[in-house]
Amino acid sequence: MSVLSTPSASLNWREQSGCLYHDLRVRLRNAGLRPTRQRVGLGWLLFARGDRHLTAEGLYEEASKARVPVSLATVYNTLHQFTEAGLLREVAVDGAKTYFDTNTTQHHHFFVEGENRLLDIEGQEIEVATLPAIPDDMEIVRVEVVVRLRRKEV
Amino acid sequence: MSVLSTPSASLNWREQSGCLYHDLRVRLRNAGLRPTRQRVGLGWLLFARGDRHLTAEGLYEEASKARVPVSLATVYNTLHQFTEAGLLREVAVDGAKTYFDTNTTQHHHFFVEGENRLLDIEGQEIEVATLPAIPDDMEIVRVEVVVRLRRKEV
DNA sequence: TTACGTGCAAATAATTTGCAGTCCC
DNA sequence: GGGACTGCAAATTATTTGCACGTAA
Repeated sequence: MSVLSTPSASLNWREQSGCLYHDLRVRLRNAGLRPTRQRVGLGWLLFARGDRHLTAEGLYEEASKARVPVSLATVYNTLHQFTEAGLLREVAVDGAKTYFDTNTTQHHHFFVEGENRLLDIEGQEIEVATLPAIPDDMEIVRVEVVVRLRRKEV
Repeated sequence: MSVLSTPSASLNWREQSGCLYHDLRVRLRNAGLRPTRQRVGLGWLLFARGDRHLTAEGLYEEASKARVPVSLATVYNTLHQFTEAGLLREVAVDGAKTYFDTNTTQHHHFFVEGENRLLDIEGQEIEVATLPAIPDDMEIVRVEVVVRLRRKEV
Protein backbone atom coordinates (compact mmCIF):
# COMPACT_ATOMS: atom_id res chain seq x y z
CA MET A 1 0.00 0.00 0.00
CA SER A 2 1.34 3.36 -0.96
CA VAL A 3 2.10 5.60 1.93
CA LEU A 4 -0.40 8.22 0.90
CA SER A 5 -3.20 5.91 -0.10
CA THR A 6 -4.91 5.05 3.16
CA PRO A 7 -8.66 5.36 2.78
CA SER A 8 -9.14 8.56 4.71
CA ALA A 9 -6.09 10.24 3.26
CA SER A 10 -6.92 9.59 -0.35
CA LEU A 11 -10.68 9.55 -0.39
CA ASN A 12 -11.36 12.95 -1.87
CA TRP A 13 -8.32 13.55 -3.94
CA ARG A 14 -9.08 14.89 -7.37
CA GLU A 15 -5.83 13.81 -8.93
CA GLN A 16 -3.37 11.02 -8.35
CA SER A 17 -0.19 11.76 -10.18
CA GLY A 18 1.92 9.04 -8.68
CA CYS A 19 4.06 11.72 -7.07
CA LEU A 20 2.90 11.74 -3.48
CA TYR A 21 4.48 15.05 -2.72
CA HIS A 22 2.73 16.64 -5.66
CA ASP A 23 -0.56 15.00 -4.72
CA LEU A 24 -0.34 16.54 -1.27
CA ARG A 25 0.15 20.00 -2.74
CA VAL A 26 -2.83 19.48 -5.02
CA ARG A 27 -4.88 18.28 -2.11
CA LEU A 28 -4.07 21.37 -0.12
CA ARG A 29 -4.87 23.64 -3.02
CA ASN A 30 -8.17 21.87 -3.56
CA ALA A 31 -8.94 22.62 0.07
CA GLY A 32 -8.29 26.29 -0.59
CA LEU A 33 -5.00 26.30 1.26
CA ARG A 34 -1.83 27.61 -0.27
CA PRO A 35 0.75 24.81 -0.17
CA THR A 36 3.37 26.58 1.87
CA ARG A 37 6.48 24.85 3.13
CA GLN A 38 5.08 24.27 6.61
CA ARG A 39 1.65 23.12 5.46
CA VAL A 40 3.20 20.61 3.09
CA GLY A 41 5.66 19.50 5.76
CA LEU A 42 2.96 19.04 8.39
CA GLY A 43 0.61 17.46 5.87
CA TRP A 44 3.29 14.98 4.99
CA LEU A 45 3.77 14.02 8.62
CA LEU A 46 0.04 13.72 9.14
CA PHE A 47 -1.11 11.89 6.05
CA ALA A 48 1.82 9.79 4.91
CA ARG A 49 1.57 7.06 7.52
CA GLY A 50 -2.00 5.94 7.71
CA ASP A 51 -4.48 6.99 10.36
CA ARG A 52 -3.11 8.92 13.26
CA HIS A 53 -4.28 10.70 16.39
CA LEU A 54 -2.06 13.61 17.25
CA THR A 55 -2.02 16.57 19.57
CA ALA A 56 -0.58 19.90 18.52
CA GLU A 57 2.35 19.38 20.84
CA GLY A 58 2.95 15.90 19.44
CA LEU A 59 2.95 17.08 15.85
CA TYR A 60 5.27 19.92 16.76
CA GLU A 61 7.78 17.45 18.18
CA GLU A 62 7.57 15.28 15.09
CA ALA A 63 8.14 18.30 12.94
CA SER A 64 11.24 19.22 14.90
CA LYS A 65 12.65 15.72 14.50
CA ALA A 66 11.81 15.72 10.81
CA ARG A 67 13.50 19.10 10.38
CA VAL A 68 10.29 20.73 9.23
CA PRO A 69 10.83 24.34 10.25
CA VAL A 70 7.63 25.40 11.96
CA SER A 71 6.56 27.17 15.13
CA LEU A 72 4.10 25.77 17.65
CA ALA A 73 1.65 28.59 16.89
CA THR A 74 1.69 27.65 13.22
CA VAL A 75 1.09 24.01 14.12
CA TYR A 76 -2.06 25.07 15.97
CA ASN A 77 -3.18 27.30 13.12
CA THR A 78 -2.50 24.62 10.53
CA LEU A 79 -4.35 21.92 12.45
CA HIS A 80 -7.40 24.13 12.68
CA GLN A 81 -7.20 25.10 9.02
CA PHE A 82 -6.93 21.43 8.03
CA THR A 83 -9.90 20.63 10.25
CA GLU A 84 -11.96 23.41 8.74
CA ALA A 85 -11.07 22.10 5.29
CA GLY A 86 -12.23 18.61 6.23
CA LEU A 87 -8.81 17.00 6.12
CA LEU A 88 -8.83 16.33 9.86
CA ARG A 89 -11.35 15.74 12.58
CA GLU A 90 -11.15 17.07 16.09
CA VAL A 91 -11.76 14.44 18.73
CA ALA A 92 -13.15 15.27 22.14
CA VAL A 93 -11.93 13.04 24.92
CA ASP A 94 -11.20 13.56 28.53
CA GLY A 95 -8.12 15.51 29.46
CA ALA A 96 -7.05 19.00 28.63
CA LYS A 97 -5.57 18.23 25.24
CA THR A 98 -7.28 18.26 21.88
CA TYR A 99 -6.64 15.36 19.52
CA PHE A 100 -6.74 15.54 15.74
CA ASP A 101 -7.66 12.44 13.76
CA THR A 102 -6.56 11.91 10.17
CA ASN A 103 -9.45 9.50 9.71
CA THR A 104 -12.41 11.68 8.78
CA THR A 105 -14.80 8.83 8.04
CA GLN A 106 -17.62 7.71 10.36
CA HIS A 107 -16.03 5.85 13.25
CA HIS A 108 -15.59 5.86 17.01
CA HIS A 109 -12.76 5.62 19.52
CA PHE A 110 -11.13 3.73 22.31
CA PHE A 111 -9.43 5.92 24.86
CA VAL A 112 -6.77 4.25 27.00
CA GLU A 113 -6.74 5.91 30.41
CA GLY A 114 -3.38 6.54 31.98
CA GLU A 115 -1.66 6.31 28.62
CA ASN A 116 -3.86 8.96 27.02
CA ARG A 117 -3.86 7.04 23.77
CA LEU A 118 -6.62 7.06 21.16
CA LEU A 119 -7.47 4.10 18.93
CA ASP A 120 -9.98 3.85 16.12
CA ILE A 121 -13.03 1.64 16.29
CA GLU A 122 -14.09 1.02 12.75
CA GLY A 123 -17.63 2.02 11.80
CA GLN A 124 -19.16 -1.42 11.76
CA GLU A 125 -17.81 -2.63 15.07
CA ILE A 126 -20.10 -0.54 17.18
CA GLU A 127 -23.65 0.48 16.71
CA VAL A 128 -25.98 2.84 18.45
CA ALA A 129 -29.31 1.11 18.44
CA THR A 130 -31.82 3.71 19.43
CA LEU A 131 -31.61 7.45 19.59
CA PRO A 132 -33.78 9.52 21.88
CA ALA A 133 -36.08 12.22 20.61
CA ILE A 134 -34.51 15.63 20.18
CA PRO A 135 -36.14 19.07 20.29
CA ASP A 136 -37.80 20.22 17.06
CA ASP A 137 -35.44 23.10 16.49
CA MET A 138 -32.32 20.97 16.85
CA GLU A 139 -30.52 18.65 14.52
CA ILE A 140 -27.90 16.00 15.16
CA VAL A 141 -24.41 16.97 14.13
CA ARG A 142 -22.73 13.73 15.06
CA VAL A 143 -22.90 10.83 17.48
CA GLU A 144 -19.62 10.15 19.22
CA VAL A 145 -18.88 7.03 21.18
CA VAL A 146 -15.82 6.77 23.37
CA VAL A 147 -15.02 3.43 24.98
CA ARG A 148 -12.70 4.07 27.89
CA LEU A 149 -10.18 1.34 28.53
CA ARG A 150 -7.83 0.71 31.38
CA ARG A 151 -4.93 -1.70 31.60
CA LYS A 152 -6.00 -4.65 33.78
CA GLU A 153 -4.54 -4.98 37.25
CA VAL A 154 -2.11 -7.89 37.28
CA MET B 1 -40.44 15.89 45.41
CA SER B 2 -38.13 17.05 48.14
CA VAL B 3 -35.28 19.17 46.95
CA LEU B 4 -32.65 16.73 48.06
CA SER B 5 -34.37 13.56 46.97
CA THR B 6 -33.61 13.32 43.28
CA PRO B 7 -32.55 9.79 42.41
CA SER B 8 -28.87 10.44 41.98
CA ALA B 9 -28.58 12.75 44.93
CA SER B 10 -30.20 10.44 47.41
CA LEU B 11 -29.25 7.02 46.12
CA ASN B 12 -26.58 6.10 48.58
CA TRP B 13 -27.57 8.03 51.63
CA ARG B 14 -27.40 6.06 54.82
CA GLU B 15 -29.75 8.25 56.76
CA GLN B 16 -32.69 10.44 55.93
CA SER B 17 -33.50 12.64 58.86
CA GLY B 18 -35.94 14.91 57.13
CA CYS B 19 -33.53 17.76 57.68
CA LEU B 20 -31.96 18.20 54.27
CA TYR B 21 -29.11 20.26 55.59
CA HIS B 22 -28.26 17.62 58.15
CA ASP B 23 -28.54 14.88 55.52
CA LEU B 24 -25.99 16.64 53.36
CA ARG B 25 -23.53 16.81 56.24
CA VAL B 26 -24.01 13.12 56.89
CA ARG B 27 -23.54 12.36 53.24
CA LEU B 28 -20.27 14.24 53.15
CA ARG B 29 -19.03 12.53 56.28
CA ASN B 30 -19.95 9.15 54.85
CA ALA B 31 -17.79 10.04 51.87
CA GLY B 32 -14.89 10.72 54.20
CA LEU B 33 -15.10 14.46 53.78
CA ARG B 34 -15.28 16.82 56.70
CA PRO B 35 -18.43 18.90 56.30
CA THR B 36 -16.82 22.30 56.27
CA ARG B 37 -18.74 25.45 55.54
CA GLN B 38 -17.70 25.62 51.90
CA ARG B 39 -18.24 21.92 51.20
CA VAL B 40 -21.72 22.08 52.64
CA GLY B 41 -22.43 25.30 50.77
CA LEU B 42 -21.23 23.93 47.44
CA GLY B 43 -22.91 20.58 48.08
CA TRP B 44 -26.15 22.40 48.68
CA LEU B 45 -25.87 24.27 45.39
CA LEU B 46 -24.98 21.08 43.55
CA PHE B 47 -27.43 18.56 44.97
CA ALA B 48 -30.47 20.53 46.03
CA ARG B 49 -31.96 21.15 42.60
CA GLY B 50 -31.99 17.88 40.73
CA ASP B 51 -29.46 16.86 38.11
CA ARG B 52 -27.06 19.51 36.97
CA HIS B 53 -24.06 19.96 34.71
CA LEU B 54 -21.71 22.58 36.00
CA THR B 55 -18.25 23.89 35.31
CA ALA B 56 -15.99 25.07 38.10
CA GLU B 57 -16.40 28.63 36.96
CA GLY B 58 -20.18 28.25 36.85
CA LEU B 59 -20.36 26.86 40.35
CA TYR B 60 -18.10 29.60 41.58
CA GLU B 61 -20.48 32.22 40.21
CA GLU B 62 -23.46 30.54 41.80
CA ALA B 63 -21.63 30.44 45.09
CA SER B 64 -20.92 34.15 44.90
CA LYS B 65 -24.58 34.92 44.23
CA ALA B 66 -25.66 32.61 47.05
CA ARG B 67 -23.22 34.28 49.42
CA VAL B 68 -21.31 31.05 49.98
CA PRO B 69 -17.84 32.33 50.86
CA VAL B 70 -15.45 30.27 48.77
CA SER B 71 -12.47 30.80 46.49
CA LEU B 72 -12.20 29.50 42.94
CA ALA B 73 -9.32 27.24 43.93
CA THR B 74 -11.46 25.65 46.61
CA VAL B 75 -14.26 25.12 44.12
CA TYR B 76 -11.84 23.16 41.93
CA ASN B 77 -10.54 21.18 44.88
CA THR B 78 -14.03 20.44 46.15
CA LEU B 79 -15.32 19.32 42.75
CA HIS B 80 -12.46 16.87 42.46
CA GLN B 81 -12.92 15.61 46.00
CA PHE B 82 -16.64 15.09 45.36
CA THR B 83 -15.81 13.27 42.13
CA GLU B 84 -13.29 11.04 43.88
CA ALA B 85 -15.91 10.28 46.50
CA GLY B 86 -18.42 9.26 43.84
CA LEU B 87 -20.80 12.14 44.42
CA LEU B 88 -20.08 13.63 41.00
CA ARG B 89 -19.02 12.45 37.59
CA GLU B 90 -16.64 14.25 35.28
CA VAL B 91 -17.94 14.56 31.73
CA ALA B 92 -15.66 14.83 28.74
CA VAL B 93 -17.03 16.88 25.89
CA ASP B 94 -15.53 19.15 23.36
CA GLY B 95 -14.20 22.49 24.46
CA ALA B 96 -11.61 23.37 26.99
CA LYS B 97 -13.87 23.21 30.01
CA THR B 98 -14.56 20.27 32.28
CA TYR B 99 -18.15 19.58 33.24
CA PHE B 100 -19.29 17.93 36.45
CA ASP B 101 -22.53 15.97 36.47
CA THR B 102 -24.54 15.39 39.63
CA ASN B 103 -26.13 12.35 38.01
CA THR B 104 -23.72 9.50 38.68
CA THR B 105 -25.93 6.76 37.26
CA GLN B 106 -25.42 5.12 33.86
CA HIS B 107 -26.51 7.58 31.21
CA HIS B 108 -25.32 9.56 28.22
CA HIS B 109 -25.39 13.16 26.99
CA PHE B 110 -26.54 15.63 24.44
CA PHE B 111 -24.13 18.45 23.81
CA VAL B 112 -25.54 21.58 22.24
CA GLU B 113 -22.88 23.19 20.10
CA GLY B 114 -22.62 26.94 20.23
CA GLU B 115 -24.45 27.07 23.53
CA ASN B 116 -22.05 24.66 25.23
CA ARG B 117 -24.91 23.11 27.12
CA LEU B 118 -25.09 19.52 28.37
CA LEU B 119 -28.32 17.52 28.68
CA ASP B 120 -28.89 14.06 30.06
CA ILE B 121 -30.03 11.18 27.91
CA GLU B 122 -31.57 8.66 30.24
CA GLY B 123 -30.09 5.19 30.23
CA GLN B 124 -32.83 3.45 28.30
CA GLU B 125 -33.09 5.96 25.48
CA ILE B 126 -29.88 4.98 23.81
CA GLU B 127 -28.23 1.67 23.39
CA VAL B 128 -24.89 0.51 22.12
CA ALA B 129 -25.62 -2.65 20.23
CA THR B 130 -22.27 -4.27 19.59
CA LEU B 131 -18.91 -3.67 21.12
CA PRO B 132 -15.66 -4.42 19.32
CA ALA B 133 -13.06 -6.78 20.70
CA ILE B 134 -10.55 -5.22 23.05
CA PRO B 135 -7.00 -6.31 23.85
CA ASP B 136 -6.63 -9.07 26.44
CA ASP B 137 -4.85 -6.92 28.96
CA MET B 138 -7.44 -4.17 28.85
CA GLU B 139 -10.82 -3.76 30.47
CA ILE B 140 -13.67 -1.38 29.75
CA VAL B 141 -14.05 1.41 32.24
CA ARG B 142 -17.08 3.03 30.68
CA VAL B 143 -18.81 3.63 27.38
CA GLU B 144 -19.65 7.25 26.76
CA VAL B 145 -21.98 8.47 24.07
CA VAL B 146 -22.23 12.13 23.19
CA VAL B 147 -24.89 13.21 20.71
CA ARG B 148 -23.89 16.60 19.37
CA LEU B 149 -26.77 18.88 18.53
CA ARG B 150 -26.95 22.15 16.70
CA ARG B 151 -29.80 24.63 16.49
CA LYS B 152 -31.40 24.30 13.04
CA GLU B 153 -30.88 27.03 10.48
CA VAL B 154 -34.10 28.97 10.06
C1' DT C 1 -5.18 21.00 70.23
C1' DT C 2 -4.08 19.73 65.76
C1' DA C 3 -4.63 17.71 61.50
C1' DC C 4 -7.37 18.83 57.84
C1' DG C 5 -9.15 22.78 54.90
C1' DT C 6 -9.11 27.10 52.83
C1' DG C 7 -7.68 31.55 50.57
C1' DC C 8 -4.63 33.89 47.93
C1' DA C 9 -1.35 34.52 44.65
C1' DA C 10 1.85 32.61 41.87
C1' DA C 11 2.81 28.68 38.72
C1' DT C 12 1.47 25.59 34.85
C1' DA C 13 -0.46 24.09 30.66
C1' DA C 14 -2.86 24.49 26.44
C1' DT C 15 -4.07 27.48 23.17
C1' DT C 16 -4.80 32.07 20.81
C1' DT C 17 -3.59 36.57 19.09
C1' DG C 18 -1.06 40.83 17.33
C1' DC C 19 2.09 42.32 14.40
C1' DA C 20 6.29 42.80 11.79
C1' DG C 21 8.56 40.34 8.44
C1' DT C 22 8.51 36.43 4.67
C1' DC C 23 7.05 33.81 0.79
C1' DC C 24 3.94 31.93 -2.82
C1' DC C 25 1.47 32.96 -7.13
C1' DG D 1 4.11 43.05 -5.96
C1' DG D 2 0.70 42.09 -2.91
C1' DG D 3 -1.95 39.51 -0.17
C1' DA D 4 -1.62 35.23 2.26
C1' DC D 5 1.25 32.99 5.69
C1' DT D 6 4.54 32.51 9.46
C1' DG D 7 7.32 33.29 13.67
C1' DC D 8 7.74 35.12 17.90
C1' DA D 9 6.36 36.79 22.08
C1' DA D 10 2.83 38.33 24.74
C1' DA D 11 -2.01 37.49 26.08
C1' DT D 12 -5.82 34.35 27.46
C1' DT D 13 -8.09 30.67 29.62
C1' DA D 14 -8.50 26.69 32.52
C1' DT D 15 -6.59 24.61 36.18
C1' DT D 16 -3.12 23.40 39.90
C1' DT D 17 0.02 24.25 43.65
C1' DG D 18 2.57 26.22 47.79
C1' DC D 19 2.13 28.06 51.93
C1' DA D 20 0.43 30.87 55.89
C1' DC D 21 -3.73 31.01 58.34
C1' DG D 22 -8.36 29.26 59.95
C1' DT D 23 -11.55 25.84 61.80
C1' DA D 24 -14.01 21.32 62.75
C1' DA D 25 -13.53 17.33 65.76
